[in-house]
Amino acid sequence: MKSKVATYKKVKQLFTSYLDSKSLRKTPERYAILEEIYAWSGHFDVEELYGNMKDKNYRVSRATVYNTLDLLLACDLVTKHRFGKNVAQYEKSFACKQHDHLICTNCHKVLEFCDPRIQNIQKTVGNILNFNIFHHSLVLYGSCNKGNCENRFLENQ
Amino acid sequence: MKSKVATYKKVKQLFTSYLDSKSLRKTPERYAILEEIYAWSGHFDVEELYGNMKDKNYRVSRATVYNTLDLLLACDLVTKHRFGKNVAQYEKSFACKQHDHLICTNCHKVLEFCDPRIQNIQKTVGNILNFNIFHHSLVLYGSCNKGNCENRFLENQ
DNA sequence: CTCGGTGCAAAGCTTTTGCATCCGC
DNA sequence: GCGGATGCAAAAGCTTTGCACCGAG
Repeated sequence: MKSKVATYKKVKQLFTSYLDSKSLRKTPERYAILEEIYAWSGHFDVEELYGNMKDKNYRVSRATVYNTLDLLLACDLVTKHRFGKNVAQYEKSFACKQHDHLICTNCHKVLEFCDPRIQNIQKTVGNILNFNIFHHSLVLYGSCNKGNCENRFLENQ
Repeated sequence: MKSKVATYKKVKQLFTSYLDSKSLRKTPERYAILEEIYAWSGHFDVEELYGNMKDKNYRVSRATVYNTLDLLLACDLVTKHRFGKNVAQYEKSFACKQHDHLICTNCHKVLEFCDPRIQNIQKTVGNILNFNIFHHSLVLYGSCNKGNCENRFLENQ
């Protein structure tokens, strides 16, 4: 298994290539945000990321966070989710197994799962409707059994 | 095929049962909003619905629209989507074939499709993770081929 | 040196809330 | 008549924008 450091190094390279290819500047803020995101496990929203960097006395603005997230989305190093709530949730996406989400509508717990059959659906639908499909988002909604669901779990476990 | 009038009659009954079961009041505003939604084809957002009712000189407030949409979501007469954008999109869901969405990331066209295999995935994942799964949302992202994609299509066709 | 990027604060938009009024039950 | 529901407007949240300054190329 890759170490966190090795992963970050690779991710940084990918980001650099992307910035080069678009003639965008390689600013320290952009790399700091990337590093912060890859040190994070699970989902986060902009406010969490921003707050976390502020706590470390890193001088960034929300505007830059949003700007950088857009860049990272464009080069597929980050994924954006709009689950039920009004805040967008983000997640690093390099070296993470492609997965989908299962949400408990009672306690809002978020679980992840993989099912290779989704790829087949993607392929079929793309062929029939004449689309090149790049990615997908599947969210299942239900309730977890066995009662402990009454308790509030961390949302982004 | 069911007529629009027959469908609305049935939907109204369902809504009435729901309101009764929860001891909620059967106000004219609630039925007016329900009727407006079932007269709509395709997706809509709150502003469109609200604007449409205002145009007809129907006296409703945004607050009531949001409140009623929550009720309709709770009794599964309406579905809510959070595609890419920051506005929530809604859609009537009774007497509509269960379907999922395919979005062109270039022109933002939204297509609908059905694939029964999703039910199998839902069942498997529910079993493995011990969840009762009620519903799902699958969105595929890609680009439509053959160029006409350059043009802007209506988003909620 | 240039001009893209940043920080900050203000503005924009969607959604929620507080409160007086209204009306379904 | 009581208490839930409504309309209105103000507030709250998330995200975007304007502008002066900074610093990567």
